[in-house]
Amino acid sequence: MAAQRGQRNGVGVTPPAPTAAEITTPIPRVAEVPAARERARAIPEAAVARLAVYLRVLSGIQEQGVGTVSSEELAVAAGVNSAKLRKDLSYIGSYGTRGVGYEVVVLIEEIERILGLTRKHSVAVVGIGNLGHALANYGGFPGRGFPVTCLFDVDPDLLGVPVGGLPVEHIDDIPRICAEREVSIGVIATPPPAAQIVCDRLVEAGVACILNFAPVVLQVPDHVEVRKVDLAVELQVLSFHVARRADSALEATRLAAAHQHVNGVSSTVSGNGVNGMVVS
Amino acid sequence: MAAQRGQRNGVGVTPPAPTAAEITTPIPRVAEVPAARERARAIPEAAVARLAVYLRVLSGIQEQGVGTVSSEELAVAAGVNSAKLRKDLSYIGSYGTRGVGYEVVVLIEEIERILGLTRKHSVAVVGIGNLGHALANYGGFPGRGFPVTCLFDVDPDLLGVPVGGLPVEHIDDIPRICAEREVSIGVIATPPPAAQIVCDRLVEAGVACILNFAPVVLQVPDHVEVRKVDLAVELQVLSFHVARRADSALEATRLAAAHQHVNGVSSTVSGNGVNGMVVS
DNA sequence: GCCTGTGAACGGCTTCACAGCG
DNA sequence: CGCTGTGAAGCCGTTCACAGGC
Repeated sequence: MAAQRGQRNGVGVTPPAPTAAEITTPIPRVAEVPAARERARAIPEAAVARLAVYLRVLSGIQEQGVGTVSSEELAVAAGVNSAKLRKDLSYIGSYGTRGVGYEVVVLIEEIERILGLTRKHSVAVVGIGNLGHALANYGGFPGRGFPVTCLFDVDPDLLGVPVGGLPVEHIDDIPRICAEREVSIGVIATPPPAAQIVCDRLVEAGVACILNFAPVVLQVPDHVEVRKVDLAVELQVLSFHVARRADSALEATRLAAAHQHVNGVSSTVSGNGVNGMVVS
Repeated sequence: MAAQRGQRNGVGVTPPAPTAAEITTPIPRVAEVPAARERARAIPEAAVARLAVYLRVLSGIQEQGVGTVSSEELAVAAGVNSAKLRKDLSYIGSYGTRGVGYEVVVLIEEIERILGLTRKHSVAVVGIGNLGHALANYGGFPGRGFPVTCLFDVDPDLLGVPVGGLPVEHIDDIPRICAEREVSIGVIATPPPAAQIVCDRLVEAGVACILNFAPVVLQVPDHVEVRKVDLAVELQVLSFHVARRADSALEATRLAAAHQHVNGVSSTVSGNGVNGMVVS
């Protein structure tokens, strides 16, 4: 999840007064901030993430030589329903043709524009361990547009060694090098203890967007955007579902026993015979 | 019930998976399903992910020898506000003491129980490229409880070669081996084209939870839970924020010019100075 | 007095359903 | 007639604020 700071996306120019949840002070509930001053630009974060997915799907479609898609087709390919997809697209404008669909090329262009993919975003990877290596070797990162321009670590054995074509530099040089190369996105792949320190240096260097792979909750100033990828959390959420599944399997058995019959639900061993449907 | 793939923002967005059966079938929109039959067990997915974070923070606190924490303390350390934290904890029961706080040990136990961390979850990693290597070498995965028990790939040069202590097996053996070793979580780290195929085999083997690193929207039956980690999407969302920031910077300039003055809001990028007292 | 636990208010994302246009 | 675009309704998670126990 991410975006720790609740703050809605609004990169509000002014530091949103309320801020500081401070310490549960009762606070007299200040008047009402009219807000909504936002220049219409209010795309929900969830929609932004999906736009990136649509973009990828569209690229695939384009490569197949298809020129037009309907919201339904695109939606299925992207794994969402068409209403949501249309709503998402409506946030960026009206580029479809009623009765026909969307021109693939046009959509791709517009989404890229909104996502800011027309500029290059220089990326710095910090922490060249297993994961860092993997990231550095992606070379150019997903679909280009995100060139990795510097690598950092502290391990003396790594310093100067080229990984994926780039030499590893010392994290003490983060401020200087990142500023020089105008890094706009910092990727943290260090061990937990180093993450906050590295983060601080990146921020110091003017990096305002951070992708954090370290299992740590980073503290950053308001203007910095952090997204995190937390393997442990992902696994634990899945674990939760496994447990849940086991529970409902029991319950299902109980129910089945109670109802006595139930049609042909074969209860093959491995089978999680369930086979849902159910829908609540 | 079918856990619905909520769409959690950040990382783990779970794709809706349109199941074959589905596909545009008009479906008569049956009356109203009373739903809510659920055995009270209705923890929002977002809360589950946060519980995993609390758990990690609690471990850290425990190691420091602290025995009790207040919701405020825990909340700050976890980067959320205390109200949300208390609400989250309330989903799993009432284990706090009014006027005092929570006993660290108790909370850890309860969260682990809810997340199903009391059992071991055998993990299979498919696709032993850069990322797969990194994953395999995590050895035991985050905080143990998630032992990696098999590795798969198709590359002849890799087959049989031990990575992180385990031999790489051919993906054709996924069904057999995964069933044998009772794999409950499959991790897909293959190139995009192979992802769906691999996914199908995992499902065939009875794996009901999948963590997908491939930039592809997987189609799975309803009973399978998929979480995805999509690097490209993460970067593009950050890119969006960079662009946004640039826009509002312009606007800010404009506004500043208009308003002529504006107090001390230093606009220096590096400026930070802050020192994040935690995310509001 | 302090902190937890929680009903209720709130806000934002999703879904619906239909008007509008090719 | 088909499909887009969108106001409105619905739903769900977050935030509030306070009752309740220590």
